[in-house]
Amino acid sequence: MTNLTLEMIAETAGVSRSTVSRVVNDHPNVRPEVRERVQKVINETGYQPHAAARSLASRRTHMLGLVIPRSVQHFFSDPYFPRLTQGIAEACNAADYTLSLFLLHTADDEKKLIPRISRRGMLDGIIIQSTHLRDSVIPDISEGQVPFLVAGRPMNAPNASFIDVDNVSGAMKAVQHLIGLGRRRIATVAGSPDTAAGLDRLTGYRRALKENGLAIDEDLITAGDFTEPGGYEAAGRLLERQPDAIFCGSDMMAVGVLRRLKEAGVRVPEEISIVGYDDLPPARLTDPPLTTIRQPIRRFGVRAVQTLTEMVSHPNQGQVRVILDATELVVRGT
Amino acid sequence: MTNLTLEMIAETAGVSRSTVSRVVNDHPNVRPEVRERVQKVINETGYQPHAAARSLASRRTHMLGLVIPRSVQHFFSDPYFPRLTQGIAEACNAADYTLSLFLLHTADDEKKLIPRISRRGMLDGIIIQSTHLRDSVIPDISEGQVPFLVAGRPMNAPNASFIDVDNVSGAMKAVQHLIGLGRRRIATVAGSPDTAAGLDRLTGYRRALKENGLAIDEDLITAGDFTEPGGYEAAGRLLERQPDAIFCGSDMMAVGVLRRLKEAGVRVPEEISIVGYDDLPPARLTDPPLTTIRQPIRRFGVRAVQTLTEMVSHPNQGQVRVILDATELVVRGT
DNA sequence: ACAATTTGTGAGAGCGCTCCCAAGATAATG
DNA sequence: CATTATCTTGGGAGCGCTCTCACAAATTGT
Repeated sequence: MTNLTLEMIAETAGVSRSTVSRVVNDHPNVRPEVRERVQKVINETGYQPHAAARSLASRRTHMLGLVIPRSVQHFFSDPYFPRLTQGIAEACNAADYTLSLFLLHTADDEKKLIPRISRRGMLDGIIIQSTHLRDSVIPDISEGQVPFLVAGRPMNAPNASFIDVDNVSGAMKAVQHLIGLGRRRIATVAGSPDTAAGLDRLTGYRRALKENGLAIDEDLITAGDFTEPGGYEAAGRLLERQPDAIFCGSDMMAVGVLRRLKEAGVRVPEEISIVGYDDLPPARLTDPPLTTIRQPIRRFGVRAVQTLTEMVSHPNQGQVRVILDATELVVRGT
Repeated sequence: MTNLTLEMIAETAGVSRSTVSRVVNDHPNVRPEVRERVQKVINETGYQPHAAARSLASRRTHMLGLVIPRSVQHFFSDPYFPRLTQGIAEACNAADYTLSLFLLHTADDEKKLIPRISRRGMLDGIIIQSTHLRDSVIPDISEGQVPFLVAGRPMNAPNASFIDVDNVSGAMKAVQHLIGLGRRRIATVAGSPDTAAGLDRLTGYRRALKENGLAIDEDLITAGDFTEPGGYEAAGRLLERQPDAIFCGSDMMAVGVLRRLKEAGVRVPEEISIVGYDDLPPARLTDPPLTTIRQPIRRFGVRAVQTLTEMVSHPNQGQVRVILDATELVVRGT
């Protein structure tokens, strides 16, 4: 009962292994009545093709890997990653791929896992979350022969295929909103300067000021590390420079900024306007609720999977770059 | 260059396929000098065994699946699941297993994915997040022949192996703390009554009251659904009954309760004390920071993987039950 | 009507590995 | 030194599937 094979189905259906295989894989060249007869046997027995055998013969595993490098320390404290994971998982389901998750916590993990990740016959393709400049996960994985796509512009692998959202234009929307509010001393708590997202959002901040004829005051630019405590500290530094608005490179940092401002007795948005970035669940729960830039994280995940599966079926296309411009200002209370 | 096989390594090392296999798998019976010679060829060529071929021959994939049923709607809005995922991923890394993630969003997903999940030759074992009473994912998966372990006591599969934390004793700790504070009208916002966690924590609440000689007032018992808005609403219902303390079945609900109390102008903890459950990151960010019950989610994940791999290597052990009693009261500001 | 296609089916040859077994080499024993 | 036990190595037989190819059957064309 337990170990059904193609051959056994073939025998009880009175056809050959090949024909059963055709039925299972929806190959057109099977006589309808034969197909039906075989299908019946399959249903009755509950036959399921053996995944490993199939992979070995077809050289396809129908599995995708999602790699979150260790340098993304704030993995699950920042809701961004779960959200991304969700989008990617959803897209995998839809595309009939199985998703494997690789959370690289420690340096040991990386040493141990990277060879396993790029092992042949395990993954059809890999999505790697982009990371710090000095992180070597992306270069390491690119040594393997499995096609991969970086989520977020990679800092240290300029030739790698990647997909990203347009962080520059998103940041510009945020700053333009603040300018439209009449703010003139607009500060920013930028993300880590060694990440593409941090850098690009800062670029957007600068560009928006410039395009609106405002001077850029380097004293109003400070960096957090995308975390809540990072935002809290940055706000402390910024307070004495008396900005009338702060653009934060992530919602988590904005939450920290709000906490610091509340402690200092600064009223938001009366004295200082705040705009975050990401539109994650915590943004709704702040007091007042956070005005922010929404990223289409889910769609991002879906697009990533589409792009990668495309690369899998048509290799050697050279570098693929996809940039989504789909950010959106969400005006709430700050 | 690209498609190295055991055979090719064997040839260039001047040994047989079998010997190379022994070297790769650390089989003891290989002469040291031969082992070294083979290892050298392996290193130079960057040979990696082909995962699918190995799985087919050995009948082991070294892959575990984590299934989050659709009825866990609040998947990534509740940080609990990411945390659990992280713990499990970590444990998988340590145990040399690859983790596959199955997020079942829709009924379609379930229909499509469950056969794939329980397909032979793909997963060595499965961890399923426990869910609602009426959910059929666990029974469905148990039809397959892949060993599985339910994370959280399963409501509708009494014979399934599972691992759980002791929610009853955890809830008792919370309520005892409130009693120790001198509170007497202790209300509870219970979790969904069709989940084991919700039920068990409510049981703990009742038992703690009883053991301390306090009457149970059914009017002080209300249910949320583990979400922030659920807590917000429940608090509204509770307000008129004038409790002096509220035990919440999850941190997310406690966050909602706090929001509602703040709106009503009720001072916490002066007028009403609050205790949450889970000790997730948001618990620290509330104002005042939330007193809560910490669950060893990470350790829970680790234990789950250990238990499952044990089941994989020793099948037919009958039902396995593991209950961790490792909850801990974390006193903060509420 | 018969040749030229098109379609349906089966057999064979792997995919790259593990695992068992047999045989030769070596070591331990009386 | 013969004899038995142990190590080391290679070869064979699959694991359960896909895929190409050859051939039979059905369809089409002239």
